[in-house]
Amino acid sequence: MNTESHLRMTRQRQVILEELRRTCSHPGADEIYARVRRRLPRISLGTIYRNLEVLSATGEIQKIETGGSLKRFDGNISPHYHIRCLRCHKVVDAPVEVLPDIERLLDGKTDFTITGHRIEFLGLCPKCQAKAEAESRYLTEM
Amino acid sequence: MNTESHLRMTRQRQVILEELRRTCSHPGADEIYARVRRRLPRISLGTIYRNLEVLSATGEIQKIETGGSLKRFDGNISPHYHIRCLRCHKVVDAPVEVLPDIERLLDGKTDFTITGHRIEFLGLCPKCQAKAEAESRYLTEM
DNA sequence: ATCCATGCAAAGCCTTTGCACCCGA
DNA sequence: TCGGGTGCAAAGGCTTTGCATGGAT
Repeated sequence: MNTESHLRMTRQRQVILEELRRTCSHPGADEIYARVRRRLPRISLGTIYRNLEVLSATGEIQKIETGGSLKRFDGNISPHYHIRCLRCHKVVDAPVEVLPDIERLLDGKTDFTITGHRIEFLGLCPKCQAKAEAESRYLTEM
Repeated sequence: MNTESHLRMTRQRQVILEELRRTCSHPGADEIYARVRRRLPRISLGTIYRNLEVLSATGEIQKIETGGSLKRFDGNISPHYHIRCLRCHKVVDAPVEVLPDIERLLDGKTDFTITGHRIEFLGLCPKCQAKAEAESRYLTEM
């Protein structure tokens, strides 16, 4: 994070990074904890949080500040958008090209210095969609 | 929220709604609490949270699930985007038209049922921009 | 040897919830 | 009246932090 950082690549940090790159499920700290613990049973949750912070500060992973209260992390640092299920809060990558020019829409219209943007599509994942339909059928029958 | 809801407009709910519509600062529950308390000193934080939930469920206000851990609320329910300061977490409305067609980019490309989207521009507000410049000057001088 | 990182546990922040009483429709 | 709403306080979920010890460079 600093100009001259003296970060160490500890085993814990290494494994967290590996596990994060090995999944595409955009896990929260708790899930990362569970995964990493299979390989490093003595690791602590605090270490998970501290490293997620460090790794996202150095740009090795991406912090997805999505809607829900849970912070999620992504081992894929290439710019991309997400789709979030409004019901189960699952997050998947959006199969859409990024829109680099979108930030120009703000040119001369704000006194903020714009450095980036995020797009999140909202909807229902297939499973939740099915559940929602079942429920509405149930309601109409009554 | 339900098909047949029997919601009451209590004084508390009324005042929360009014205060939310009177500001454009996208306040969190704590700030709303402070504002409302000036008019209803005996109101409880729990009531604030419960009503923010009810009001956003009925669509009378908007819950802004922005990056930070704090949930923010917006009395302006017309669709619009936001700009968030990465440093002080302030949120302002983005002076940009909404892009209704953007969701079509996903047509046939996902098995999610898309119902909406959010765009959040990220950057630095003028104040934080100034601070950041001062800091970088300080660092280069060394 | 240095000093960043870890494990553990306590504390913190924001939010939700149980319960008895209250009040709007 | 009566079922939703309120105040209060306790509990909850997730995250951060203090401290002594450990380990990467």
